[in-house]
Amino acid sequence: MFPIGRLAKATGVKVPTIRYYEQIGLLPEPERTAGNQRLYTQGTLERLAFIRHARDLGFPLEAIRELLSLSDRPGQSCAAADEIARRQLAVVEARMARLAALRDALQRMLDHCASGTIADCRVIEVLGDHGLCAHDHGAAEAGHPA
Amino acid sequence: MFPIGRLAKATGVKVPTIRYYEQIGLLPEPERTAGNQRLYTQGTLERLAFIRHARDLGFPLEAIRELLSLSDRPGQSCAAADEIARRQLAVVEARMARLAALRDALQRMLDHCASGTIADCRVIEVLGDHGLCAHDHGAAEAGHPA
DNA sequence: CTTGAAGCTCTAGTCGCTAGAGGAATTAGG
DNA sequence: CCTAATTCCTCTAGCGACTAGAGCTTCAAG
Repeated sequence: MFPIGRLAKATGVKVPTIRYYEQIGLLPEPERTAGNQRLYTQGTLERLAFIRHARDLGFPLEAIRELLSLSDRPGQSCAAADEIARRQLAVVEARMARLAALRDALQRMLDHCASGTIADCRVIEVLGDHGLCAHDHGAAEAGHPA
Repeated sequence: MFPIGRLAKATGVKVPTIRYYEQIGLLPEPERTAGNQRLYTQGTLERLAFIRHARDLGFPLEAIRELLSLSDRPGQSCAAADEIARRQLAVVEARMARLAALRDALQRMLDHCASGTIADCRVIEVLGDHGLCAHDHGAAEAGHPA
């Protein structure tokens, strides 16, 4: 039985994130000390490590919720878990393809940059002119910092 | 002079998004009709097309804001714009490397899936066991739907 | 002149956290 | 046993980049 800080250190998940996971029901409400502080067990540590690994692999929390509920019923078929992982793989591959296109477009912009004034700047030019870009009208692969 | 719907159709940017861009100062406040409806010019259309292209290339709005302010001063050096694009390229490449690692980990999980019961499921197993994963402790490349 | 599409403002929700305020509890050292 | 430092608590608000919906007004076509 250890407090939240030790759990955080052991799993590499930050303290507020652990509380957030509890709030959204990914982690069970733990026991408390007389002074209302959370006390965790080894079981919860393992559950959180599972979540952490899955997050590292890019699974959204909803998929992790599903995987956890599967792993709580160990006698059943593996097919559902397999399917979730397969879907995640597809997501990752799609995102990679999209990024490869972006990288190439950026590289082309930079390759041809005259390093002169803004008026001749390929970067600005490509972004401003409809005809010069690769013109992929899928969803933007943007946002979301490291 | 045309209304917001036509601007949306012409650029492929949704109507609420256009209003949002105005709200955060990426687009200027347009003229209005007597009945308070927005009226846009060709200039704004081009500005919005620029934003759209840059978003498609994954530039965050703050970088776009900077690029726009650069392109408003066409006599200056291209170096700053070049630098922004270079940074974006680095971001994209880092993200790709991260995704490649995820893809490989997912692929390995699936390759070895016994297709049996949950108890033997490689997917669950890998996520639960610290020792089995590739153990890259960078930030998660997660979230963010298409 | 009526109807239906398109416009308006405003608020709240999405995802997965992160940051901060303002306080209470625990723990290590003296 | 007491103090000081650290950790913990709850709560609210914010990030980026939108998206959705309520409830209303204005415009264009027939």
